[in-house]
Amino acid sequence: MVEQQPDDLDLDAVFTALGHPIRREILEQLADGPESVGELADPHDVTLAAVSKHLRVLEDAGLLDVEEDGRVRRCHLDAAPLSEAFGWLTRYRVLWEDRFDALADHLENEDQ
Amino acid sequence: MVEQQPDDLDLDAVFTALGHPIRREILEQLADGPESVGELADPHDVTLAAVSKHLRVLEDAGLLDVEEDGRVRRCHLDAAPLSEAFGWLTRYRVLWEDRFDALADHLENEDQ
DNA sequence: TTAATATTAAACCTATTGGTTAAACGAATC
DNA sequence: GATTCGTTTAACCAATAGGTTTAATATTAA
Repeated sequence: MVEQQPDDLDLDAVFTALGHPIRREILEQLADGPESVGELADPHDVTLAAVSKHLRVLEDAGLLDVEEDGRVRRCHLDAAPLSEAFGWLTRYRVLWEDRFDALADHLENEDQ
Repeated sequence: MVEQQPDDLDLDAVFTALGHPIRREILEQLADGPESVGELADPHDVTLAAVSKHLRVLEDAGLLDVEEDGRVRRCHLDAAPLSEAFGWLTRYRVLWEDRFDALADHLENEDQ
């Protein structure tokens, strides 16, 4: 029987959040430090409203902390939920390392 | 500027595939060895047709190899695309593992 | 040859996603 | 007090997702 994990909902939200390129790019932006909504939206070729929606998705996944600062909403990355996703993937790591040793090594070394 | 990765499409497909609990459960089933579509569908509380659609999503993400065996389609897990997802997450690992290390890492890479 | 089996495809439905534009709203500035 | 600024909300739209039921297909068994 297939087992249901207790934090399945988190994983749904986190993996789904990671499934859109703009949201991954936003996380990359935030890895360099907090940014306002406007700063986050700037490099993307969609409206501010669209980015605002993406931020909501990231917030619901627990990946985003928002610090209210007057009329500015300053967004901080909360990487903790990523560790759950990482943990899930880790259980499969041996499966691709066995068969694709070279690739796995490559990915590891690439990460300086 | 936010950079577009060359395998972004793969990452979209892989993370999106992982975003549904039934699809993650199917991958867990396959981690124990190949199974037919019917065997995969059995423990899930949706129709066979629904599972068939989930399998298509996994196949499109490159996570599934199908071996035709008469009228049976035997599904094998191909974990390789998971390593890409793992690789993406790995770049954020320091952010949840150790905030001081994260800061140091950031400062180091800032110069180049 | 007929019937059962394994699976997909088609048609359909509802809800969600990802985008838009325009309006709203609170905070800051003039 | 009026206006600008940063951001969200509302209303809308087309496309996709995730499910169903029923029909179709191909293979195996009777």
